[in-house]
Amino acid sequence: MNPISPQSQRQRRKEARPQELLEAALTLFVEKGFAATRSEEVAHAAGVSKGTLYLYYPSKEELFKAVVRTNLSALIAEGEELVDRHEGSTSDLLVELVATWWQRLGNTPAAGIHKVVLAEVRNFPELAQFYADEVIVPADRLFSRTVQRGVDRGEFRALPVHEVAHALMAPMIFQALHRHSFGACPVHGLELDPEATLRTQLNLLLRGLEVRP
Amino acid sequence: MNPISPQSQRQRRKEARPQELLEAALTLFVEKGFAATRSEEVAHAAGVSKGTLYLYYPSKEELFKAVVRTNLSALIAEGEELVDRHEGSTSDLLVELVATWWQRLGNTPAAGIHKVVLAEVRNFPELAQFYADEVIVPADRLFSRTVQRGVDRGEFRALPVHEVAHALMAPMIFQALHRHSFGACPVHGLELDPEATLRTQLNLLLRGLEVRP
Amino acid sequence: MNPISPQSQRQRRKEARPQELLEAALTLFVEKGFAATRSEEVAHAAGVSKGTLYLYYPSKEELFKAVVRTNLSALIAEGEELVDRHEGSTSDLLVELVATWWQRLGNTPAAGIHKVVLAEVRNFPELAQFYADEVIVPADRLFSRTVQRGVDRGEFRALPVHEVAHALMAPMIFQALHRHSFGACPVHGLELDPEATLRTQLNLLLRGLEVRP
Amino acid sequence: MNPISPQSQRQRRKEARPQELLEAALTLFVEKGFAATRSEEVAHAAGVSKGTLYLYYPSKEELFKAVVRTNLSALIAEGEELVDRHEGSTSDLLVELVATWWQRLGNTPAAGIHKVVLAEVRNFPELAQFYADEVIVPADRLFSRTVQRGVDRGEFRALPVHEVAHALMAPMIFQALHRHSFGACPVHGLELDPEATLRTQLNLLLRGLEVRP
DNA sequence: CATGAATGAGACTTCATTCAT
DNA sequence: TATGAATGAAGTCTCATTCAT
Repeated sequence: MNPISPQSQRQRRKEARPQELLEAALTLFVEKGFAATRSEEVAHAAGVSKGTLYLYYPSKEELFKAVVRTNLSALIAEGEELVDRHEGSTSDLLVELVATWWQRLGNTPAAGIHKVVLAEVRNFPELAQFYADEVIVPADRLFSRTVQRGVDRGEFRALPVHEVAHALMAPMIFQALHRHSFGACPVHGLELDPEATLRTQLNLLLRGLEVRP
Repeated sequence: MNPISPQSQRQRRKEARPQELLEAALTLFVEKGFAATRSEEVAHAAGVSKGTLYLYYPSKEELFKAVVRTNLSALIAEGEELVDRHEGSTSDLLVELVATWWQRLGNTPAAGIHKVVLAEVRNFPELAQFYADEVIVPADRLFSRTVQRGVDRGEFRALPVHEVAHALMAPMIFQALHRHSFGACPVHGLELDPEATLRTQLNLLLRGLEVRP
Repeated sequence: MNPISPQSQRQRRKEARPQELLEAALTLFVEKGFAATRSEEVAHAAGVSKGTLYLYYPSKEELFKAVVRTNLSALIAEGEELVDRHEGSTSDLLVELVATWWQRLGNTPAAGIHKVVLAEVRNFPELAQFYADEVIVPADRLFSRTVQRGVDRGEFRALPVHEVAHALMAPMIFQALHRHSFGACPVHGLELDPEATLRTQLNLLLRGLEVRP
Repeated sequence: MNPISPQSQRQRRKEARPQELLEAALTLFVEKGFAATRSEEVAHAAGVSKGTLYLYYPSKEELFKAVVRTNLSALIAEGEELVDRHEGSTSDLLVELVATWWQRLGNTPAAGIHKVVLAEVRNFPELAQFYADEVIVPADRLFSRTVQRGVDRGEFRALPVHEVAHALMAPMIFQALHRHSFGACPVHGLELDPEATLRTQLNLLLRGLEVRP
């Protein structure tokens, strides 16, 4: 309670450990992939020793799963709120939804998780179900619900909502993947502005989706 | 002396080996990733021993590069031809182009290469440039050229061509990534028909792209 | 807190390890040569596991270089001191110098290093320069200086000093080589007393070198 | 019998094979050592395939032993003849003996054999006895006999003959070792003229050996 | 006899994990 | 709790040797 009590610093460190380890792990897994990241590097980046890592996570595999869980589980709820609150056109809502997610996720290392999960999911069977339940299905539900709102309000054509929802999320995910793979390499040949590309893609889709006057 | 005498078994094997090894490597790299695939597994899957693999490829890394080269570099040329030959509307051309690629690539394990490259490119700087030169830039050029054709013929709106090209390829790549990651896991919750989804995405985009009458 | 409290076992081992490993490596390299000595044997002989060796030396090659450095670089200095201190005849000085070196080196496994270096130097260009700088050139300088002393004092004939220095060291090196090759094999036919042989050779050379009365 | 018969070329090749293989092996073993020389390199250097090598020698180890046997067994006899024929002073005889051997051996790759044997003899127990019987003991006998001749004729002092013989051979062997180890490395610091050094050493020894007038 | 594709034991090295301190 | 020295299973790659042609 006393913020300047002598042991508060250590106490706080101790409580912050798991979070610090997860952050270090996130950065390294995204940068180098699961296999190429050494446990010791993670520990070192979190400012602790190799042994300490194993006090919090029983294996590198469990650490990886914890990274995935921690970073993605909180995200969906925010989107839900945004959709519930919105009052204007559904196109505007979708633009705002994508912009918000991109800001909250696309610009953070968490966006790189998708890359790592994509690469490793076949080696971690449990992770697949978790990721589907926790990330893919809720995100799909959120976007589908929004598309349905547009259809119900007569703004959008009556197309298969799941497929359309999928189409609307894809550009964002695609951009996130790129940013943490080719985008991180000093390669010459293809430089596109991510935000502009994302906007173009979304505008195209929305225009294709809208009922023509 | 007899020109149709059967080649010796040894001889025939020697010529077939690289192809057999590349196929085994492709399957395993796509399934498990680069790091998680052991050299010996590849050799075994190709029906040879560990040592034999190294008679044909000097390292696992070079084997991987050979897989990329063999499977992707030939595809671009076919697309170029298709575009050169086409005479009808540009929307039809794009639909055909995507359909052809999806058939030639999306339905084969080769589509999984992108997943592996995505995952490994930051540990493999040399590959990044190679992949950009050999795959990304040519594909971008092909689609950009096609979009420009549509603009020139008054079919499409005058939007930034590279970004539009990117948008048109993205659904296909996205689908390929999905197929070889989550799509390959026995997970319940999200089953979409790939071809239908791809068609929906492309139609949305083309409709958004077209000049309205 | 107690300055004479026993250091922890772990701690003490950590400090002793490099020395233990170097000793094991010296013995095995001399006995079997560089290539025929397995890393694991060295580790085992030092009472640790394979992995531990690599905590202290990054490769077998570096271990070998460390063996050379540790065992030979300190010897030259002692000789220098001896020469600086000596006051009697130069013949006596040379006899003492050889006797001291033989005692310090010839009777220890370290004398076998020269054999291993001889055998490996052409596969190990870096070592060649190191060994020349660290061992051969200083030893040559020391003996040359001593011979020159004898010439300056009118004890020795004025012959090319480097060649004479070489001649004076050769018997010792030769003996060291023999001891760790043929001398270590249970072979019948040629048994000579090393010390006596060395003395005879040196006496012959000195007598040939001295100015005749 | 017909020197231009069509098959003589192949015939000669076939008969020459073992010799060609031994020569290639000698060169490579001396250059790189036993372990670092690959069987295939030897075969290639001899102009045959890997398999052919094994038609003539059942293993790399046996090839190595054959190299040693072939190159050294013939040498002693020549020296014996020289000693038997000589009529002048024993010092002159020794100078000639060393000069002849150096010319016949020191300037050829065969001198490098001693280096390889030195390095490997402890890993090839049979070789030790062979080498002692075939090379060391005969050479010692030859030199001892010659020294004894000098003593008998009142030219040399009555010192232990074996030790003196040893002293007289050492410079030559030493020089041979150097030539094929450090001498073959582009190292700066110690360049001596081999022949001059050898002469200096021998002259010193002979002068030390001679009865003073 | 000759070839060279194929083998697989074995070497070096790495690194996730354990555990004495 | 925290440390980091130690372990040893496992992975990549090499190369002596074999054997079908």
